[in-house]
This record gives sequence, structure tokens and C-alpha cells, in this order.
Amino acid sequence: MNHLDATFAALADPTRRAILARLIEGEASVMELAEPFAMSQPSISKHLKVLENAGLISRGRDAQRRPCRLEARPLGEANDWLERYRKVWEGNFQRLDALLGAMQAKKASGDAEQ
Amino acid sequence: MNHLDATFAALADPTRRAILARLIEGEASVMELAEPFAMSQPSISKHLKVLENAGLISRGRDAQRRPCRLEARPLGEANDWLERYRKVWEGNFQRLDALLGAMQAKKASGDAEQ
DNA sequence: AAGGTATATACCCGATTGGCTATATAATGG
DNA sequence: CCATTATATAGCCAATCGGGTATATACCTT
Repeated sequence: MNHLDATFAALADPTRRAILARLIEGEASVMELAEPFAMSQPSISKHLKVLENAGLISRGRDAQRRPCRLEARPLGEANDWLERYRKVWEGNFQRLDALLGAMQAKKASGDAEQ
Repeated sequence: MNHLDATFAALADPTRRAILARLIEGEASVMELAEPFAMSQPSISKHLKVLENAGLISRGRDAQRRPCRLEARPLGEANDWLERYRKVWEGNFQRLDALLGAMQAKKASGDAEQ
């Protein structure tokens, strides 16, 4: 599984996004993270493992607690990928590009159309 | 399914990200989009439906072709969500890492807290 | 109307996901 | 040691996913 795959897949779940949002404020134990959700502790642990495998959190040790801390670097990489689309969502010059792209595609494949 | 859920889930697949990347250059038909992949046409159509349901593409009509066009607004929303973490991945929000220099600190894996 | 081309749909399949309960492990405090 | 607390693991289940093939549909051309 690609790095970006894992990052975006991890972000596709609202529980996991909420956990990350909580971790902006600082480290938290599993119990603390589980508290807002109507969900069993093992389910939260599973979500945490997904986040950890995606490199979005790391875990420490504090007595029997395993505090989670945010690791935002993969979010930066996801952001880098998204950046390439910024021009598109900020301005609406899809139409122009569409025209250019279609003309080039025609040249490349040499098909019969129009 | 939440809007962000659908967006991130759509982005979690490398085929779909490659399709979006292709669409930056402009509209493309299903056949054109399928060409780079060792994958059947129905599978590509499935991916396109995922992208369409996430609002990431829209489709037109050109004879028997159904050209796909990039719709980047959901990417902007995903970006908005990620923005809240920018300070964190740009460094220093993590107490000691700020002092040590975030770049090298990534090497050592086992440091827990403070 | 027939045939070709582009795309969609239906269905099958194995793998993964996201939830659960029950139980195991880890570390602490008495 | 023992009990308690915090967390992880195992196994179950239904749903979804991502691929496939076969077939249907839509539109154009002749």
C-alpha cells in the first residue's frame, strides 16, 4: 500500500478525523480518545492502529497508558498532492484546458472523429 | 456518507488519483482514461462512478463518448480540512521537536514524551 | 435497419473494513 | 503476589471494495 493510499484511506473515516482533530490539542490516551464516541474500546484501538500504520500518530508509554500524539508529516504530503489542483479549484479555467487537452489527444492517437 | 468521507475515500486509490491527475490536462473519454491501465473498461467505469459520486468529476456527452471533467471543489474542501494541521506539519508545534529541529528528529523512532 | 463503437450494468468473487464480544497482555499500586 | 487499570488481540459478522466476465444500452454511420 502506497503512503498516500494509507493516508487518504485513514482520513476517509469521520471517527479517525475526529481523533486527529482532538490530537491537535496534544497527546491523549486511548480512553480519553474513546470518550466522545459511542463505540467500544477495541474499535477505537483499531482506528488508532489504522492511523498509526498511516504514520499519522505515534505512541508513547506512560504507566499503563499508551498516549497518542499527532504526526502530521503525512498530512503535509497529502497537502502537497492536493496543491497541484489548487489552480483548478480556485479558478475555473477547466474549459480552456479541456480544449487544449482534447486537441492534443487527437494528434497523439490519430483517430477519425468530427 | 459524509462529503469529506467520500472525497478522501476516492483519493485513497492510486488508479483514481492517476485519473484525476490526467484530468488536470483537460477532459477525457473513458477509453482515453483507461488506456494507461492494465484494467478492464468496466473497472475504470467503476472508478469513475466513485469519483463522480464524490463530486470530483462530472460527465458530458459527445456522441457515444461521456467525457469526464475534473471538478476540483471537493479537493478544495479536503484542503480546507488539512489546513488546520499545517502549523503542525510545518514543525515546532511538538514541544521538543521544535528545539531539536523537526527534520532530523524523525530518524530516532523511540522517543516518547516531552 | 444493421453494425460498430463507447459506455454502463449485472453479477461473481476474494479481500478488506468496521463494528462487536470475549479474552489476553502490560504495567501499577496495594 | 493480587487486583485494578489500560490497552491489545482474536475471532465473528455483515457490508463494502476492487477486480473480473458477460451482457445491455446508447449513439453514430452506412
